Amino acid sequence: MKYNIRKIDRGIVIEGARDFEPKHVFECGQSFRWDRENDGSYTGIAMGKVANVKREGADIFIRNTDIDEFNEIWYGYFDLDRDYEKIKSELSSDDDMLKKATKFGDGIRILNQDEWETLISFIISANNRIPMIKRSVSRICERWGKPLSYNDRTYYTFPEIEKLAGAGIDELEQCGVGFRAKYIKETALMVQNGDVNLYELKNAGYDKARAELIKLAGVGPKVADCVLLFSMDYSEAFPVDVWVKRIMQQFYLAPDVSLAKIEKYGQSKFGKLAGFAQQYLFYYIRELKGNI
DNA sequence: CCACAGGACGGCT
DNA sequence: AGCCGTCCTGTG
Repeated sequence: MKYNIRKIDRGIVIEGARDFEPKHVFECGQSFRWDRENDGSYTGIAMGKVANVKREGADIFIRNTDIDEFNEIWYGYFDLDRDYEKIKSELSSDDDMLKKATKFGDGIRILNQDEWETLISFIISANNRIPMIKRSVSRICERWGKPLSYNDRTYYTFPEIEKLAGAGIDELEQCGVGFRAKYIKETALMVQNGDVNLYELKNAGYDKARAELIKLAGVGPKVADCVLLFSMDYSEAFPVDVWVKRIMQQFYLAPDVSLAKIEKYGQSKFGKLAGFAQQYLFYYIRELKGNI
């Protein structure tokens, strides 16, 4: 997709950016590292950088970057090459639930995040709630990440594989991850040892990549699908959590259908758009707390 | 004090 | 293969 990018003081503007609503991008449960500021902008740490993102009318302001860095990092991270108008219209034709969900979540984009950070973040997400996940990830970064400063505040990058592979279970527990501490340590060791070649899975194909991820400690079907969708560009992934389970059982299938069958159904119904469908549905039902 | 939220795992059938 | 109790850290 073609955009007009304008340089400003210590930042850039994407002029006339469509389908980019920061609130929906950062609060739809795909990333745990972006926080809302008083002015409605979001400051976050990703790909070893700090940035601040704000929408003003049809323009997206990204501060603490420049045009070269935008082209190198943020263009891909924010999935700016993808046509979300087309996705929404394909999903909405002949589907009333997705008509409502895509309208509600208008401006959601699926981020292209780092594989390692996404893997550990979603191991922490198992049987956990978003504020707790954010708190735990933040503590892990403060303890083992590298400091970066922006606007007189210190931010911390997500730690290297070796840092968590060398961490103590007790140190991880102090970050509030509970029973997941041993999974994080074990998975970090497995990735460090090359038992799973994490950074090769993007090109391995969905089935193979998913099977490899599930070998890791604390990674089951749902966590694997989140990693595949949010960091490896597998848009055919259809992660089924409790919210998606509810909406699929209630509106598409039957109340007693298993998680595995819901996933298969989502993938066959939506194909390469399954991940996008899942994200619109998840955000819609969760924001409405199930009152749909 | 108790009920509840939220996926992976391991033991059971 | 499918079911279910347990794991932890909170909030209401």
